[in-house]
Amino acid sequence: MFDVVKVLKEKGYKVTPQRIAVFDVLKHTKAHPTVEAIYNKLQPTYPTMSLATVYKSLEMFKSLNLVQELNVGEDKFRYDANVNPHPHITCISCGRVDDVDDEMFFNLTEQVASKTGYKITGQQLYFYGKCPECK
Amino acid sequence: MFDVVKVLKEKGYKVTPQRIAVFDVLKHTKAHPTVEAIYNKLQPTYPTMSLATVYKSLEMFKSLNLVQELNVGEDKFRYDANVNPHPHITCISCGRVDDVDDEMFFNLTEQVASKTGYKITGQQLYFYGKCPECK
DNA sequence: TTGAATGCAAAGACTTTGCACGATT
DNA sequence: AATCGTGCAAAGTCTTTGCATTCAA
Repeated sequence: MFDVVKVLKEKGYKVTPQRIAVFDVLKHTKAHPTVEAIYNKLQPTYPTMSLATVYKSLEMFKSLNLVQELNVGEDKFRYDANVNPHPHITCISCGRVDDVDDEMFFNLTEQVASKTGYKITGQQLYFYGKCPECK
Repeated sequence: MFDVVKVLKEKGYKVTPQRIAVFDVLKHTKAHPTVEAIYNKLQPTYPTMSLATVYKSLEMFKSLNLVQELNVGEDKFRYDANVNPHPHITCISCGRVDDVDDEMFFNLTEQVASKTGYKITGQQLYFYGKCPECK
C-alpha cells in the first residue's frame, strides 16, 4: 500500500482515498475480484464511490504495472495485485479463481519461444476443474 | 464439414446454409477469428446473414462441442474448430493468434492437479510476445 | 405443413467517456 | 489557487433476446 502512494507521487498523480482503497482491496485478497466485486466490497466504507472511478483507477494501476488484468474466459475482467505472470485455476462449479504454484512451469517459456519463433513477453495459463470443496 | 451435418441431424437440429457456412469458416482457418471476422468473411457470399445468426450458430456449436471459445485477454471471444485443449500464442504487435505444439505440456495437467487438489477438466494456455514477422 | 431458424431491431452486460463539481497539492 | 480526480449519466462495444418472416424437413 505504501508502494502505491510512492509510485503515484513519483508519477505526479494525485493520491486520493479512492485510489488507495481500490488498490488496498486487491492487495489484501487472493480472490482475483472483478470490477463489480471490488465496487461492492468498497460500498460500505465508501458509499459515494462510483464504478467509473474503480474502472479509472484500475486502468491507471494497469498502466503503472501495479496490477494485472486477467480474463479466464468470462465476459469480464478480473484483477490481481500480483503482477508476476503466474498460472491460475478456476472452479467450474463455484467460479473461484486460485493461483497455481508456478515451479513446474519453469523454463516452459523458453521451450515455447524456441518452438514458435516468438519473442515471448508474457503468459496466462488457466486451468479449469472442480476445486477440492466442490468435487 | 460432413461431421457437422451429421451431428446436427443426429441431434435433430436443422441443417441450414448459414450453419454450414459458419462452421466452414472455422474449419478452414487457423486464425482463431472473432464473431465479427467470421461475419465479415461471410458477407460477400451470404450478404443476408446477420450477426445474430453467427452468434446463435456458434452458441450451438459450442454446446455440441464442435468448436471451442477462446479469450486471449481481449474484450471479445475467438473461436476455434479444433476443440482439443491446446496452447495459443498471441502477437502483441499484430494481434494474430497462433497455435503452439502441445508436446511439451505433456503431463502438466496431472502435475497441476496434484499440486492444487482440483479435478482438472480443461485448460487454456496463452503466451504473448512478438511473432517472427513483427520482431 | 409445421416447427424451427433467420434476421432485424431492441435490450442487456460490461466498459469507456464527457463534463461539472469537488478534492489534492 | 490551480489542477487533477470524482461521480454521474450518456455513449460505446460486444453479446443476447424477442418476434415476425422464412425455410428445412
